[in-house]
Amino acid sequence: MTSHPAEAAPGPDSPAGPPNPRRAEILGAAAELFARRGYHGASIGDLGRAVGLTGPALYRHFSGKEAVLAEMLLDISERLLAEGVRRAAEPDPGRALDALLRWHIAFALDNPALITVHERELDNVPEPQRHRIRRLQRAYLEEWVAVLRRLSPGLPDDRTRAAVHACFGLLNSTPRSATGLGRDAMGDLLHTMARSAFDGAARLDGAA
Amino acid sequence: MTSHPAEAAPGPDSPAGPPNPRRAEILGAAAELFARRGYHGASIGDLGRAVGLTGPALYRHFSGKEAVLAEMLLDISERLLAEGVRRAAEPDPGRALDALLRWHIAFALDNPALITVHERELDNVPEPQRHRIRRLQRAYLEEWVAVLRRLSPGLPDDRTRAAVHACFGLLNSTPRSATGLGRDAMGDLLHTMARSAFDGAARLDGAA
DNA sequence: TGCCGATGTTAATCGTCATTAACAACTCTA
DNA sequence: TAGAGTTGTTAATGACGATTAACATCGGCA
Repeated sequence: MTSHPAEAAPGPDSPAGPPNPRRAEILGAAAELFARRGYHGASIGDLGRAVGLTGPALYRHFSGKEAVLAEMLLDISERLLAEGVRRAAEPDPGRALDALLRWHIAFALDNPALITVHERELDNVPEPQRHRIRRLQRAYLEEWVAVLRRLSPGLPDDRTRAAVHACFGLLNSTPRSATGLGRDAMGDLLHTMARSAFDGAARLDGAA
Repeated sequence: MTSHPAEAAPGPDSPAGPPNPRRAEILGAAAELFARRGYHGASIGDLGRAVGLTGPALYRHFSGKEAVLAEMLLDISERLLAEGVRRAAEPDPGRALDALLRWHIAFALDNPALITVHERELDNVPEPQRHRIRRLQRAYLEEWVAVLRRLSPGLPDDRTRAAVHACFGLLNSTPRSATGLGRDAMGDLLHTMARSAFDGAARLDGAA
């Protein structure tokens, strides 16, 4: 230790400062690799190679492999929640639900890798940040639950929550169905199916 | 080599002979671990420990880690397809679809770990068997597509296929929604949502 | 022009992992 | 009861992987 200011900070992980293009490039490549091969299935060397670098170069931009995943999931969760809050604010619950559906579907269609990682890899994020991400994910889900509560007041909360989980499963299936359906056709299909699924769930409640 | 019969066959992988309880036990534990931590996230030592053994003991029952996964996926795919074929044979397409839904939902609720691994880990199976498993998975999906074709003849095939994928996403979300909903309530909810989603997709076709 | 921070590279380091070797205990049976 | 097959165990073995060290390059800039 040669009496430096504070911590040497080999790889700044804070998303402050100007938007470093290298960081974004690495995050994008990492998303693809983590989605395709899983967090443990993609090595630091793989990540570096994917952006034309060697493995260790990555440590100039991130403090480690876990930090890459953490920042990725944090960013996704924040984006989903921020826009989710906006859409859920629509007064009419039916329109709010459609707005949420459009948002989530657009995100999933445009970022299949991100959605996949977001859905699968939370457990590999180290503990300080895992809770933060989990909160954001939960908050996003609660936006949906709140809208559905307004739309179908009779439905008990635990069922509503389960229905939202199931809906996410439906919408997030996009990355795994590489059909020849165009983006818009797929989006419409998912929207209709999800909306119908919710309507069906609400009807079930009344029937029971 | 000490002039043995043929191949030493350290770990017989063929599912012939009497049903070895140890093999089944290992497969069960491996399913849990692969589902929770991913194929690469679970080590041979973990698998052994989960059944009260050391890592290398596993090689008395399987030729390697990949063989465990391969047998697991093969077994799941065969079970899903066999019963799927049976249910899809029902003459009335509406009843056939409900029968398929009941089957898949029961399987997913009873074997959340298996469904998760089946959905995620095919890429880690070595090539001789991967194709076989992929064929079984495809055949299972085609059973659903065939039933839906009978039920909604107007729907174009690519849309039907995409709808089935989406439905699987919905049904397979079960392992990730650990709500307090009882097994039956959850099953009913998933059934209703999935059925409504299909009905909505069929309606969408006519509207366009 | 000569130092500095930023960004990379290659060569350790150190742990983990899958797999194999060598060796023990148990069962069955000839 | 000795030998063979079955199942386990504890030491190698050999890769690979994450991280760090030591060393270059290069663009400002005082």
